[in-house]
Amino acid sequence: MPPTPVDPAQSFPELEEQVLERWRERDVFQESLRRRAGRPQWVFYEGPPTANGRPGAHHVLARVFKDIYPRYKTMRGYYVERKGGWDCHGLPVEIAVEQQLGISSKAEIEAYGIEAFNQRCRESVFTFLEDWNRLTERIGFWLDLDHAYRTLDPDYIESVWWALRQISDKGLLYEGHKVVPYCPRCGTALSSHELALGYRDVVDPSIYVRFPVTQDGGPLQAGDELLVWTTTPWTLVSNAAVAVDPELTYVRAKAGPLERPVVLAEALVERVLGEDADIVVLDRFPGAALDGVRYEPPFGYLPASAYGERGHTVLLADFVTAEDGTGLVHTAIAFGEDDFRLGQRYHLEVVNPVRLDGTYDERIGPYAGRFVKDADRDLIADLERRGRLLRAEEYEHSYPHCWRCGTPLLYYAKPSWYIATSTLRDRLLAANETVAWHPEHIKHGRFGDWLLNNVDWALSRERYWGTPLPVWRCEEGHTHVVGSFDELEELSGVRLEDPHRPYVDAVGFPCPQCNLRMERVPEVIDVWFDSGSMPFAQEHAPFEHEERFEARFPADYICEALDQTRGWFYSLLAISTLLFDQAPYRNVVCLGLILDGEGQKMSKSKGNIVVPWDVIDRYGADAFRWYFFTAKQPWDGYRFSEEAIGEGVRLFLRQLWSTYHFLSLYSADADAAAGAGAPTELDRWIRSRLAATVAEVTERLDAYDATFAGRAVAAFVDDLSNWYVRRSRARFWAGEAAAFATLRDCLLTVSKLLAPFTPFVADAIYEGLGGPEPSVHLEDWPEADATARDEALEADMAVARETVRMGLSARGQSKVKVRQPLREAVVVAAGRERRAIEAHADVVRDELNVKALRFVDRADELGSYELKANYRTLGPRFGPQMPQVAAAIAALDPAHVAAALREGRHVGVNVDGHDHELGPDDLTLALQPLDGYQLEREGSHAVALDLAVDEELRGEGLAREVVRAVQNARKAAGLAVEDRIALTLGGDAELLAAARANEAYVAGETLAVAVAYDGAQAQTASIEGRDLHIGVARA
RNA sequence: GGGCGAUUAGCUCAGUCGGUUAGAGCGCUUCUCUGAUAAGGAAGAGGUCCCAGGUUCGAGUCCUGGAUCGCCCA
Repeated sequence: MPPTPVDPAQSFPELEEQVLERWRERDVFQESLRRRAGRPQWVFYEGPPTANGRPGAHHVLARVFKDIYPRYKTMRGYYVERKGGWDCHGLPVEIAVEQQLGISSKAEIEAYGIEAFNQRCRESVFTFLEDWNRLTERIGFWLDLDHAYRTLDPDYIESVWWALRQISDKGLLYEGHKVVPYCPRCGTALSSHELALGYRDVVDPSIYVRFPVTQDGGPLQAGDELLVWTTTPWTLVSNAAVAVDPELTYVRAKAGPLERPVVLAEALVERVLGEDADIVVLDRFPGAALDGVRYEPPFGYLPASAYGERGHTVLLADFVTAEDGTGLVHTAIAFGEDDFRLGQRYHLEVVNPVRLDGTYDERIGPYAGRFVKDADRDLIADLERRGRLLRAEEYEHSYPHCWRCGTPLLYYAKPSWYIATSTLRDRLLAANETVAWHPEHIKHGRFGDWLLNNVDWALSRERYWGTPLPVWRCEEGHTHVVGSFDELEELSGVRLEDPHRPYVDAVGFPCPQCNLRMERVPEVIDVWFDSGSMPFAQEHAPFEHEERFEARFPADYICEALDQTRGWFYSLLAISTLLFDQAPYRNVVCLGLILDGEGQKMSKSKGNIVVPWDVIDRYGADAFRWYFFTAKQPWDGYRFSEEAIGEGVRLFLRQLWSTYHFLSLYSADADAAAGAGAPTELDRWIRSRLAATVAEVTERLDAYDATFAGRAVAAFVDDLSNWYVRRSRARFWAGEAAAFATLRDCLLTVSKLLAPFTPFVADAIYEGLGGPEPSVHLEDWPEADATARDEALEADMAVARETVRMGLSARGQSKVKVRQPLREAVVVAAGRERRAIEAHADVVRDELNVKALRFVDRADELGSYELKANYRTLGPRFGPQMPQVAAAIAALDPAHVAAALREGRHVGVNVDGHDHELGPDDLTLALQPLDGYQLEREGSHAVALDLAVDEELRGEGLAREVVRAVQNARKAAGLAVEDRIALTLGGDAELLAAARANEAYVAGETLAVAVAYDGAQAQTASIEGRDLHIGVARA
């Protein structure tokens, strides 16, 4: 071992910088790949982030989990490529550029020029690339950033086109007219998974409007009023009809303050009209009776004829409920999915008086040009003025907003391109069955549920910066989907250098069917289709590297935050199922959210964002990583706390480092004294614990459970530090080779176990211990040494430690400090327990500072037994008879039973006239201490202390006080631990007498080569109120 | 309104197949140990296991309903 001095107060952030430097010098990441070349692959897919924002704490979380399993699998012998990736397209990028340019509409973008705009998008995508790269390296995420795939590259886009062509060839790409969530600010429709990203709680108006009936008919008379509820007053201007449930019971009723009879669902009368409104029900009838009733619309801007025959009439529908509202539902064909379907059924015309920018068009008179959501208040006032309003309230509900710009979405009937994923629902579900989700409940819960309710993928976006939709169309309406750049060149004679808009827009060709010129449709595609195509697009498959793609599909492992259920997890699965009919990943780890210390969501506006660099600079990347890995199961989310990170450093990393420092402190002596000493029980014990730990960590990591794997390492390090080293110190002072070898082996193995978790400190320790490879990350994962495992020994040690714990507790109760030796400890234990304690008697004696252990089998002299039933064994046997059994056991004589069990006999009890035999496992014997003894018990096992202190013991106790005082003096004098001294003592006569009587002990403990008693005055310590003068001089 | 998850000590979290006295760490108080450690050990204080029913000889654990929080959907 090289005698590298280990700084016990090492700064971890500084250490990590040194390790990073060494990794660079030795090219460790690449070397770790080279060494596994040709081995079986274990495939990781990087879900591409967008580098146009700074990385935050949640990115660190994702990145360290993306790192740990690839590192582990590499050590297990797999070849684990880690190709980086960047998501480059989409609205977020466009919005950032719009902000730079100070513009905010599509018209302004087009005025600015699509070419120039897209050029700026291209530049903006990688604004924070350096930040991302720096952070990625600094937190030890090994990722190939030099060969990262980028969704804006022509090769990538060509693969995406290929995928769309495949989907089109299967007849699954279509243009449809549907009501879609639409962002009027961004001017584009959103897919359902984008929709999922933007729900917010908002307060909207909730109004009850009166629609006067215009003709007598059925149960109603002209002048009766239909009561209609809506939370979107802005859609009332294009009210087309009113929907009712044909089965539901409605009433025509008169309520106190209202002049006219009103119509609404019977179940909602009191809720709508008020409980004390003096209601008189004039008539009851099913909703079907209202079919065809004509009414006067709330606003007259659009005539009934605009909608066709059934305009402004009551229609029968299947989506009306009596849960809220009035049971009569306002229907505006263009602004709701249910409305749209109903309109189709009754052949109503789609009338949409709202422009694409979300303002009313000229048909809506005074409101023309106003943003619809802003008109709510005035429309309500207008209704009120005209006596059409029954009541206006506010209503809090969650409503979808644009996930990037925050504008409330409008539901809008629009033409859009779709992929018919819903026809593949069974295949999606089947693919999902093959995936191991972590946590497991995602599979049939959140994600499975989502697949079950799958709707067609709204693919097109009426935007600029994205993969162009490769669909060309002629005037006859024929369409052609282009699947490669070669094909486009063949058709058009144009070879595109950059396939983005606007260049691609200029390319046309004759229609293969009718020879008319085909032009590309204007849309680009959903960015989620880009990232979901990465399994093949990152390789430019199938145009190139097809065999590489096939060898790397599907992925063994992906990891992203939970919100990707509707994002990347879905788009990957959907595209893979569409193209290859199989899942693109085998194991998924879903990460939860990071909240701040108060449980609040982190947001820029609250100013509670955690800046990763602050944590790294203060505690280090390993500390950050360790926190994420071990604080809790990652999918449960985190309440981020700097204190918790600090605690991890103090209690784990520092403890580990200190153990390593301890080894280095004495290793120089070890070389000199090599060969001395055979392995002890303690050596065998810690090696057994090590083997158990290796097995457990391996098992947990195989199960993608980093949390319990890490905690198992921590438990081992605690045993190593607080029991093995603590109990073995004297052997290290003596330079016993077996002790050094054991500790070194343990730390070396720990460094390997920790390599995936805390790659920096693991490598520093490995290097410091003289590990054979240039880095721990080039090592093989340790094998659990089955021959080292000795479970009996581990159990025995646990009993011995328990005995120590009880003895110390008895000490604490008796107020006799441990420094004062006592004559004996009486240990009550029999059988296995007794043998275990006897085997480790020296340890127990030493820890308790007693001269001897005396064993007694029976506790009669120390206390009486208490006998209890063991429900765990007896419960299943006796079931409902348990109360009687427990009573019968309570009636037994405990001393008798104790004696019988000691002799291995069974005990008989009679329950309900039947005799039963009870064995030792069925009964628990506990000791009940008698007065006057200091006794601690645990089950049948107890420790009592003989508290008598005679002259000799008293002298030894004082000698030990003297030693402690001298040690303090040594430290104060700045001596090194191995320095020999000349010791001079003076002061209180009794202290000096005690020291003299135990001089060999005092000298040995303090490394004094000579002891003099001539009253030196160098330092003075106080022991039990007496002065001790101490002089230490290096000998 | 529906789905999924969570709720255990002041804080952060364990708690296996249902077993009768629910644990750990941190923090606090007192004591103690110390040739590595900002460490270790002992004691004390600190609990309505979210609530209410139910199943069972027995429920933190299983079932039903509800509350609160988070996420997702409508």
